Amino acid sequence: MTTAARPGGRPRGRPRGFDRGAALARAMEVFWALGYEGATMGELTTAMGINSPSLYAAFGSKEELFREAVALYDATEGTAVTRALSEEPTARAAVATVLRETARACTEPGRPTGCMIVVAALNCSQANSPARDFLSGWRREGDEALTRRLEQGVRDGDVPAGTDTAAASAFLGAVLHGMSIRARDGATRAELERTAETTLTAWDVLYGAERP
Amino acid sequence: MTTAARPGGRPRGRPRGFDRGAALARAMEVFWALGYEGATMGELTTAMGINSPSLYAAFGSKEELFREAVALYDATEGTAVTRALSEEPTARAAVATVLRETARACTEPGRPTGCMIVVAALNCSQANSPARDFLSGWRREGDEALTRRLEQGVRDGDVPAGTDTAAASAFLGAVLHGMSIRARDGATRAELERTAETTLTAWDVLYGAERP
DNA sequence: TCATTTCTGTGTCGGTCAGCACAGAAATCT
DNA sequence: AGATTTCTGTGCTGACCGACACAGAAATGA
Repeated sequence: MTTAARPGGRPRGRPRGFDRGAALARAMEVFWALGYEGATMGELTTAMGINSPSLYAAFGSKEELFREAVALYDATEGTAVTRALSEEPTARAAVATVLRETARACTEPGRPTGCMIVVAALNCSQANSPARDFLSGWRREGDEALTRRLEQGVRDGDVPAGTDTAAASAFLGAVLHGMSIRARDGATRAELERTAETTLTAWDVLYGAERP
Repeated sequence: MTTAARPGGRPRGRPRGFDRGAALARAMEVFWALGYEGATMGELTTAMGINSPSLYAAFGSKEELFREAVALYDATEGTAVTRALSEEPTARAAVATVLRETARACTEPGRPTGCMIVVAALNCSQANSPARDFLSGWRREGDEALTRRLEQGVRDGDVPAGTDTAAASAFLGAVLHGMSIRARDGATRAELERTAETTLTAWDVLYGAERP
């Protein structure tokens, strides 16, 4: 983001010869498929259709590009999950949508398997630990958002009072994170959907099915 | 393993100046902590207390060393889980031990967090995909061992007839895999133990608590 | 004793990594 | 038009990667 679009006129010098957003989307897919370390600059520039200096001019560095790619992932692939937490009327409905949507998103045909925020930088050298910690932070924020939604359910009365929301969120988080690994290992969508439904059944008996 | 110990005598040439098993144990810890790609030859040789040519003479290559390290991990850190599947009297007891032992092993003080078989080679470049596929195979074998134990439970009558053992195993596997990621993210032993107990409670209501 | 075998330490190999220097190209501003 | 600004393509750089050549050291066998 070196040049800001000025109101009422194009930027000064030679215009960029590629679509920054489209290139970022390609970079996201490469990082998603290969991980932060596994994606080389050569693979990124090839997929993005640009040369290395253009990438550095537009995005700063490999790590900054990765951070933007993760944000784009959250804003596109992660919308259904994010919206479920804010829009579903009950905690149970939110959990159901999150589980089912995760099963779907982790096994979308023609796309990399597993959630990018889980699988893109789990193990890496110390030199790249910032990228790993960055994704770890996103996972923790997801946990906290889920916990907040469960606490809201307690306040709303659709989750039993006295429920250990942190423990419930940790349990659900473990299932959700595990689904990504299993998707990477080749689990089918049907298997992940069964796991989602199993977890939902467990939810009903652990934290009370909602009574319509 | 270039020289075989001959019966009734030492091997011919200059004896190895280091303990092969001890060096392998150090290598296992490095791979466990940093992952296959994240661990460099320099970090490995430093931890093992040997120079690069000695490593290659004794283990063949980085990848062969990794395979031996994973086997050692399974034979040491994984024994409690493996034994639970063969020795516990009921499927429920086996599942309980596997869950609790995983929570413990993933948060052992002074050791890398998470299960090595889950976290050591999830995302890597195509060049190192053999290592990733190798670990994926170990995970699938773990799944199958768990599924067989549940099927045994059905035959023994301590798991309800008609139980979808594959689905139950996939659900448990997702929890177990997810626990490793959460351990890597800094989850405490107490949190993982709570997740294990939550999962066990779910097991009881999903597949029937055993009646003593 | 001395040839043979095997391991160790130094040094280095080709390959690849992320990142950038530099000059030319393409736009706007005066 | 000419100056200025910004982007693009070629090609390179130092660092690091896994792996190994080579000679010397340390053991055994004859």
